[in-house]
Amino acid sequence: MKELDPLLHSQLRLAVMSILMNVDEADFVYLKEKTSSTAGNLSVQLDKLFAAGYISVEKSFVGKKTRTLCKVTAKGREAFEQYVEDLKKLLKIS
Amino acid sequence: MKELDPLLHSQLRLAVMSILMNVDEADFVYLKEKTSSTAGNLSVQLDKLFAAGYISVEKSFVGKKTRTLCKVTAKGREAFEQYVEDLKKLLKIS
DNA sequence: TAATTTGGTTTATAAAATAAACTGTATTAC
DNA sequence: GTAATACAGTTTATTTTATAAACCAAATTA
Repeated sequence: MKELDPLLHSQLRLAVMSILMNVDEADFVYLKEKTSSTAGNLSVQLDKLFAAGYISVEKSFVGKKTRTLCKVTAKGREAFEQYVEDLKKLLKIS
Repeated sequence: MKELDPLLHSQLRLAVMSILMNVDEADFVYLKEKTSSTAGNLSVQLDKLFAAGYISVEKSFVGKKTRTLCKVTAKGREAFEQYVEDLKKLLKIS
């Protein structure tokens, strides 16, 4: 049986990736609202996605406020698509 | 964002449920082989699925050997289908 | 009859997810 | 002007989960 990518098989990380797959760029605040997660949890999970090379994270200032912008990378996109494939197979949705 | 049923959002439990959805009855040994899990892990996860009322577990003797037969219950079937729906929405598979 | 296999369960450990507490800057209220 | 609140996060601690390791009883094989 095919292993599901453990990095993606997490509620919050999967939700984040799903958003980024469709939106192509989103900031911390937006992701937090959309996923209704806590800031702490989101911060940790974004770090993990970043460490895996699945997303890019860019911190900038908008006026005087910090802004954390996330984008899915090519590697992340590929991993997500593979995950969906694996899941379909597992669930026999195909 | 819809919460994914945490009882099903686990690699091994999901695999077990997926098998039971298609096979309708399977014993411990079969599930162990199909999922390539360890006996300990499988035992624990089957307990959880049973405790949730998602599967029925029947222990019997075949000759002199014990046999643990699992079936998905109506509740389990429903939960699984709901989970797949939720996942599709989350992944925007449609 | 001693060692191994089968079919598991129980307990211990490792890894995750989540929450709580904290930081620094900015804004608002008095 | 300064005390209090809010914003945008990060870090650390706690809880929950998953997994692995150790164990058990009965049966089989050497």
